[in-house]
Amino acid sequence: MQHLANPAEEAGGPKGGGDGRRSKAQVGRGGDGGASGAGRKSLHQQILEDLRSRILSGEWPPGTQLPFEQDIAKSYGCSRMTVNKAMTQLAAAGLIERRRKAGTFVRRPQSASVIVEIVDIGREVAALGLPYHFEIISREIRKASTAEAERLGEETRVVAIQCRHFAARQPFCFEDRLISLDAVPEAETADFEATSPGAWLVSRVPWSDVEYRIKAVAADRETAGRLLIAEGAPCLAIWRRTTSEGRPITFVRLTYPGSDHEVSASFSSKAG
Amino acid sequence: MQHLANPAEEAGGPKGGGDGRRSKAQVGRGGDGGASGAGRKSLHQQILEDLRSRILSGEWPPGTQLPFEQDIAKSYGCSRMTVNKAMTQLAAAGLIERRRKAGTFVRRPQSASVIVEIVDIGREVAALGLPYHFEIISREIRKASTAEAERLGEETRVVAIQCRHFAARQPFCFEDRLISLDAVPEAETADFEATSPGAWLVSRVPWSDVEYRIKAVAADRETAGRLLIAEGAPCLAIWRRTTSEGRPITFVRLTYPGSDHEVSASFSSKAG
DNA sequence: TAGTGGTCTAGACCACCAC
DNA sequence: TGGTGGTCTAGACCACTAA
Repeated sequence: MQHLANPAEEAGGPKGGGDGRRSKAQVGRGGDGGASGAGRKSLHQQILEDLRSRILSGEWPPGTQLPFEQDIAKSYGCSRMTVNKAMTQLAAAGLIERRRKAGTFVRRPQSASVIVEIVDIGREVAALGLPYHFEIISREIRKASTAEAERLGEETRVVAIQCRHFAARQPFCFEDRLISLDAVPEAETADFEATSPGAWLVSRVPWSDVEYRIKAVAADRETAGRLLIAEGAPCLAIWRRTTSEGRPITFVRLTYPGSDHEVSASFSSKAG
Repeated sequence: MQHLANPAEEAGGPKGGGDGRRSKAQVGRGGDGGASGAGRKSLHQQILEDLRSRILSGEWPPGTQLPFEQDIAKSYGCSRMTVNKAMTQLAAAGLIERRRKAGTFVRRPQSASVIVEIVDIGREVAALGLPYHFEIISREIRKASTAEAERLGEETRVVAIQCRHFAARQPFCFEDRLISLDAVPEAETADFEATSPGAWLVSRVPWSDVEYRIKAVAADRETAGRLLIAEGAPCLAIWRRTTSEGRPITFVRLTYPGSDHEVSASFSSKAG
């Protein structure tokens, strides 16, 4: 009946703690009870961050079973309600999935919104019912230039990749990407011929923050040639910068030809 | 000392309830305790939806003070913790603001993300440090055509407005908008010469869900004339559909000239 | 059927902040 | 300084579901 199939074990003990049992004297302290300034965090928030960090860092990859509420509560020396508050938030954020009786598991990366879904261009093309393939045009490993470092948000060695995505023999998208070797050292040797850089990254760094910049541009000579469109034709240019826990992961420029491509997104102020 | 400056009063009693006191016998029932099928909601979720509905509907406009946790708890016949759970979620979603001692207040509409901020083009232009003005090109009240009803998501009478936004005498954006008179009857007589339709709507319907579609298009002859650009020049076309509590409010097409305009957005899977 | 998460309570102490 | 929200507890019952 062993739970915690994968890691867990020393799930989430208090930062310095041994067995983690908090003395009753500390109970019911309210705020932070002493330490002023930096370390002001409620316990449920601390627990939330601990758990989230393990998920985001990849220490607990998708599918990992988390410890049970009771066990985490024990390891923090707090009540189950406090743990529940943290885990409920993680579930609401979509990081974990909770099933009665079964337990709590790290979820697979989900599209936070429609716009995020186009991370994987292959799936995007497949959704259109068209055959998909891609080709690597160039691949270099080098130190990021000043401009590149600015776009990426970090001075580091990078893998610079250019590739084209096709939908039924027609160029669908031109991709110009930088991957930080500081954050993802495995990218140096990854086989991007087999798996497109975007799809590879998604499987490597499942959780991340994303910033988009979207604009309409006229195709210059080079772009026109790459996408087999007329020079000056309108293109949708998407710049996307991805970070995980504040660390830059990748910066990519996607250029979609003509009026064919469309980005959709939805936002809401829902609180449910 | 009276709180509840505005409405509240009969804050949030149970749906059918009189004074709302729940008998002790119902306490600790867990799930839904009986009614199967449709009415399965936890109490804190019910409270959340009740409060949210009052905010979204405009019954409690921005600035309104909500009843205190204790009072709401009393009116629902539940404990303060249960109310706190609902209000904490509303606060996390940005609908309300909570201050110790002061109480809880409905917040002003905030940009859920950067992309939402361009709802008010005037502010967008002002952010660029340029003088802003706009002109109404046409305004009609009519029944939505089939195509329009589809875009809006509802068959209803609408106000159809076309206008241009300027940044320092230069056309900045062409706007083609439909407003549902079913959802916003006041739009029939509103003075859109004084306040642009977008800004007027934001003040009228502060909270809403938004869907975007963004694409690059070549300017047709008409658009080129409106924006004073060359025919065939690339434009960023943004279609935006706004709903509030599921009801269509407005549908707008914004066309921005050339490569000048840029949409930015950010997403994250954060759980904090 | 047993075990897990979902929910709720009736109190409690505390920090913060308006008054 | 008093009142409000923020947090936490030590239970409890229930629903759901995997075993």
